[in-house]
Amino acid sequence: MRFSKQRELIKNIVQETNSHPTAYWIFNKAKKKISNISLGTIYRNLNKLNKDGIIDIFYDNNIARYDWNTLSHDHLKCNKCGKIIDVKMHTKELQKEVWNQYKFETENIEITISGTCKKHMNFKEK
Amino acid sequence: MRFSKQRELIKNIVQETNSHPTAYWIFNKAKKKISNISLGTIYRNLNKLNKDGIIDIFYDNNIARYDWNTLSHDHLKCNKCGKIIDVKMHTKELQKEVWNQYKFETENIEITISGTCKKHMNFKEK
DNA sequence: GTTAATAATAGTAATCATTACTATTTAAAT
DNA sequence: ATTTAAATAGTAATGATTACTATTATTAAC
Repeated sequence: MRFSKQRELIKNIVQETNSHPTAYWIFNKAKKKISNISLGTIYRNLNKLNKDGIIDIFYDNNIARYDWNTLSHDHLKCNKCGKIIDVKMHTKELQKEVWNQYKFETENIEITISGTCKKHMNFKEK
Repeated sequence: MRFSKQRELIKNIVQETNSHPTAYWIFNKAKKKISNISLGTIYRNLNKLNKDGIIDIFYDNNIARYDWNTLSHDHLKCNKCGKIIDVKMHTKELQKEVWNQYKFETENIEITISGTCKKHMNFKEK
């Protein structure tokens, strides 16, 4: 893969945030450095970086989010504030169970837990 | 909610398949009974049925799939054939763990496991 | 059973996320 | 420096979904 300053920038933007950004967020961030960068370039490079195992893609409902963390992990999503938090809830055990019960060969496991984060909980009692 | 034969048909189509259909699949199935039914009607009613807790929505990458099974469950998705199989891999324990570790109040848990189903595995040795 | 009110529909246009296309630019090998 | 092909910007196209609007159909009241 040939060097390009656009790809380098996009990689850095993804790697410097924990916010699980969308392509559009990355696009706006990138425009501050390369004002005429195009959205197609963002998508093309995000897909390329993903195929090379440099970043992760996952889907939050119907929209793609990008993640510097390429190790298998899980997500807590707060329905109040939309924040997505990285957690590690599953172990190798789960993969074994899936094999034993269903003879299914696991490639990827992702647990998505939606609910309310502690910041946005409504405490009924004082 | 007022009766409509379109909604009734859509509900029945979802409830009579295990294929986790997309809106478009349901649309084509529905056209066989009501030839001029419109795609907007499909979406409007799928969303309505979901809000009333009659059917489930989940996202397979960036596309919505509909499920008669409204009990919390998980999915195995074969990357070879695309088939999605309902499984139950998580227990109430996971919810407790999430609370204990992160003080996060769970509303919904979904585990998505992608890989290869036994039908489409390539056995290296005979 | 007729009437009135309004929810639901068909058909179409609009939106949003993403991909495809194309002429031009640019990295890098010779 | 020249050449070659990968990458880009800009734009058009696509696919999934939602919004809009005039018409139709369900249901409640008479």
